[in-house]
Amino acid sequence: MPPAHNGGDRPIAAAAPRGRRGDGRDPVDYRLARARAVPEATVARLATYLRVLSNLDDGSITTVSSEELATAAGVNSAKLRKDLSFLGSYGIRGVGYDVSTLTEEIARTLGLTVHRSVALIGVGNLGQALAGYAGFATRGFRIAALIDVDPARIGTMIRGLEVHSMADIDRVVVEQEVAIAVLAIPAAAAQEVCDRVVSAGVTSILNFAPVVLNVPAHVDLRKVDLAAELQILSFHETRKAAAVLTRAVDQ
Amino acid sequence: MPPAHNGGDRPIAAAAPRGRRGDGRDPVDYRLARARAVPEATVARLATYLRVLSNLDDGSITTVSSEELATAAGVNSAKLRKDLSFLGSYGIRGVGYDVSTLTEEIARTLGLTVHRSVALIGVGNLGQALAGYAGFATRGFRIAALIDVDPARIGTMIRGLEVHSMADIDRVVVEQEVAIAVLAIPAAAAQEVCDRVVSAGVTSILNFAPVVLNVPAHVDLRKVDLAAELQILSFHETRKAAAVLTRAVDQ
DNA sequence: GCTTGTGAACGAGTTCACAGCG
DNA sequence: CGCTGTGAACTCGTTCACAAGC
Repeated sequence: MPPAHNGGDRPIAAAAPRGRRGDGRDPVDYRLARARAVPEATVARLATYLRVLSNLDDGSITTVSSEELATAAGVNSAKLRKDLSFLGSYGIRGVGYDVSTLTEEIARTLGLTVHRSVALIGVGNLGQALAGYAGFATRGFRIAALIDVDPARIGTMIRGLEVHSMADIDRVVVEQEVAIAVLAIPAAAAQEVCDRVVSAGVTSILNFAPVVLNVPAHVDLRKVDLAAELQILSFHETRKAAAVLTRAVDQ
Repeated sequence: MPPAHNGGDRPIAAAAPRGRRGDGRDPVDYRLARARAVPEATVARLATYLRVLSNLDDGSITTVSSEELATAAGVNSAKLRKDLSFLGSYGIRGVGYDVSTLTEEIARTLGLTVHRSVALIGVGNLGQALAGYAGFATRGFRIAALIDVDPARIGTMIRGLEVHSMADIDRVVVEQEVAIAVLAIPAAAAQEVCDRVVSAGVTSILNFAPVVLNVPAHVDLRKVDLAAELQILSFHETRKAAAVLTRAVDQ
């Protein structure tokens, strides 16, 4: 991996298990420390498990087996059990998992028990759609600020939030305690805006611009490349079409 | 993996290398068959390489080394070379890769040399943003049809396209030769719509609804879960905060 | 020389299958 | 007896390091 770049598949080193300390104070949340290092692949699935659990929670079901939860999440049960085992031992043998306990533990692991404010940079088509996306609020995130560079947009209100100038980013990050920024801006502007956002103190970025961003090592970066998703599907379409031709020729 | 479900991490079995055939005809594109099975992880990166190459192509550069291309794509050069080696041997030792040849080979591998029409299902906030996303067109895809279930939207024009009813899906898929559908609809409706789209003949789906979809084995499914992306970043935020606390306590 | 292409070593992630326990 | 939790086997993906070849 090149220096100063975190790709989507960055190596992890999760909440380090602490050794014994001599003093009696306990300023660190031990429930975090107790968890073993959680593999990156597991973290990604925890979000799905949490969503499935919250659907279950509405009903009268108080307990789920790994088999039930795995089926609902679209994975196999061994994988689900291994995933959950990284959080600790919250299942009951012969019974299953308590829905509310498990929900709580996953939410804690994902850091959703604390306040998470998000700054949305870029309020074009995609940005406005993201600003109105209800799924963020229901799953633990508050869009705390909208920012754009277009003078025509600055000062306008979108979904109850005023659009600020990029010059306000430092103040916004501090005042709203923003740790996560979502970039919904053109590719050409993305690296510059990214640098600015990082210097304002943001330490996690979700990038929708189709460009490779370089960030310092302490900043986590994830990307959503919409066209790439279609291209991957296109690859498999080609493969399926070739398989049909191959079969036709073989017989 | 549960039956009849393809997750995002589906096992691959790419364009099967063909054995010798006795007849002289050659109805199958051998350039597809020539490529070895391409790992899923490689396919995902090919889209990035293609994008980076197309930026390079504008200039006067006709050749790139694996080191240059890898840096621009945010991967290391060994990985890039191994990725490209799955397509065949298109590099020149001591020199590098010819930009236009490589662009062509990657595009062919991803199936972008043929016409790819996409149906967009759901023209709410996100759907409209996707309908207007220029990146689809510039990277090989044409949004050929818009569909929604809301009677208020059906018949309206969005970006030059009329919004059709779900009842038109069968006709649209055939007439426009749609193989890929993008679902930008509420979670509650997603499985039903998905089933309908599959029965109309769509064989690849990109799902934006935060729900696990079940599809037949011949259908490829990818998902974009926006809230999950933020939750993954939130996990790492928690880890970083814990690391700071841990260090503070240790010293 | 310099850069590709790749076997081999390594590491991450998944699945198996069963011990451990309620 | 049923279901969790997990070592062990296995598969997939990455990195190393160097032979091959322009």
